[in-house]
Amino acid sequence: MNQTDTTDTPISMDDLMALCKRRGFIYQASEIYGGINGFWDYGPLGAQLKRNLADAWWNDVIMMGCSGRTGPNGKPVRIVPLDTCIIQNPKVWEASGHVGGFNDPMVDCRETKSRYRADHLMVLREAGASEGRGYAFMENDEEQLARAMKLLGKYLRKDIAESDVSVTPLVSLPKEQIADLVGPGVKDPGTLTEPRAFNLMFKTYIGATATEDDVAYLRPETAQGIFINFKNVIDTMRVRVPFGIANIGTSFRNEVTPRNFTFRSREFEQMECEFFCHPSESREWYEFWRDYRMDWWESIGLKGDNLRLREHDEDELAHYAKEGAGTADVEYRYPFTYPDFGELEGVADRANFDLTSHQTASRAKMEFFDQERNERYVPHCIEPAAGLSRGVLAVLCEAYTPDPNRPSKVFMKFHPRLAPIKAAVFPLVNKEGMPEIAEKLHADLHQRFGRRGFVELDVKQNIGKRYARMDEAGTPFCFTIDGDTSSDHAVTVRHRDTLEQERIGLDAVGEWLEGKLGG
RNA sequence: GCGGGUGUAGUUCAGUGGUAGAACGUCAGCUUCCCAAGCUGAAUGUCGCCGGUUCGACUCCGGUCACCCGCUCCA
Repeated sequence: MNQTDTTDTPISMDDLMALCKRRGFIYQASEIYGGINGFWDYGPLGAQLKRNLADAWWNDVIMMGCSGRTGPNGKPVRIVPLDTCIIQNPKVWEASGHVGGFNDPMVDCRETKSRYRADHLMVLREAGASEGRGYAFMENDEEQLARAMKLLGKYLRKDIAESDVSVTPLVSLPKEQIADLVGPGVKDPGTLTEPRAFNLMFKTYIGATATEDDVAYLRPETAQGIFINFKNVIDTMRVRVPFGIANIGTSFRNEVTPRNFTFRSREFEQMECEFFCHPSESREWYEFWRDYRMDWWESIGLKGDNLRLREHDEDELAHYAKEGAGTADVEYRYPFTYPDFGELEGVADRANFDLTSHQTASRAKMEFFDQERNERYVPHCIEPAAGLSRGVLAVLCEAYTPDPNRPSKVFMKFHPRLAPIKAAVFPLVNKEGMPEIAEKLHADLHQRFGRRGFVELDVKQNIGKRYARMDEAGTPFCFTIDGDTSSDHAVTVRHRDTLEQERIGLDAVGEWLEGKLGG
């Protein structure tokens, strides 16, 4: 059992955020101007950490085809990369359903301060009544319905049965009737606002004139860029179904309430893949991706009780997920969701919803002619959509390990592959030839590993302080040159997680580190 | 968007109607042969921002921004 498994209280987000600031992982965006809600900047170590995570995904998923796994068809998995624009023709978002879906009208209650999705509110009235007093309740909420029945009976001064009432959607009522409604949990009418749209897509204007004709949207997901290029990729890359197209990119959502550090930001990065397959094979590919993605997150360090795979219930399937098809979330138990879990990645069987929508809207053929089957069809699609920003956050949360027995009181237990600082080189004392050996070793290691992360050289202050700094930065290994090095040509390796030390040859350090870093 | 809370050096926090401190960290020097030790010295804040009251505000009032908690939302 490792330390994570025995954790029964979450770490403090305040402490984690303080460390992120202190050590240069994440800063509040526009901090010197008072900040800006929902945006975060990555500092030097955070930027490298994020890049390492993105590289791990890019290399494993795309270049190595699911880490070299064999697909359910017994063959290697083929994935090609793509990089598409943040701004696309607005018709893309109409076809994808985002313009509609992102404009959900909401109703606020002035009394209870609650907010409801207008299309989820139902109105209970006396049968046959088309106006006057009504009682609003959330659909499928038995408790609210029972209360509404009781209040309506009281208002009408009679016992009522189900046959005495009618239920109509709130959105079907004329606006002026909203004032006659009694909201959930309220006694008197008039507390509900008219339905108002909250657009979650950032709007902008193309060209300098900025009229409504020039409206465009910042993408709320990278997936649509893949779907609209499906035909291009098919026509130019000699790919055959089954295959996947994947990309990493920034997306924007004008969240009502950005919260929980970087978890719900207005600007964030995604790592998405759309994997196309024959409709008859979608189930097995779904299961393949679901399991692979879970394993992948474990492989980069999110092990133990804080990570889980959760299949969705039927009633929470998204609009694009086909009946009975799979949708699963890889979830992480963030400190702010504890003891619950929050989304890290969604794996969904989207059937042919997206390609068909774009085919209908654009009239471009989204079909694939399958030589082997001698069949023409619109492929089904399995979508593993991961949050890069959320991945970084989960990695930070998982790495944060309090340890009262060490000087820093806390260390960041990054997987060596993700650690922004790969190694540090210290002369035990800053004299007697040690600094010179340290400089040489540092130069060698930097030459060899500098593309993967920082290699630090630190000669100042006592060795304890230097180790402590590296603990907070999450450096997995420190190499220390001491008085014996010049004669025995060996250095001491200090392991971050165990504090253990071992002696290895000066010339063997590069190979040794290569074997530890992974990736 | 609503309600509550918070906002002082990099971090964690004191503080008083008369223009600011501690600890730790950071930096420099000495010391130091393995875990923030010791000694000496240094830098750092228009006390979130704007406005008002006042002879004078970090301290009172208003607004605003940001963060935290709850509600809502998260396709």
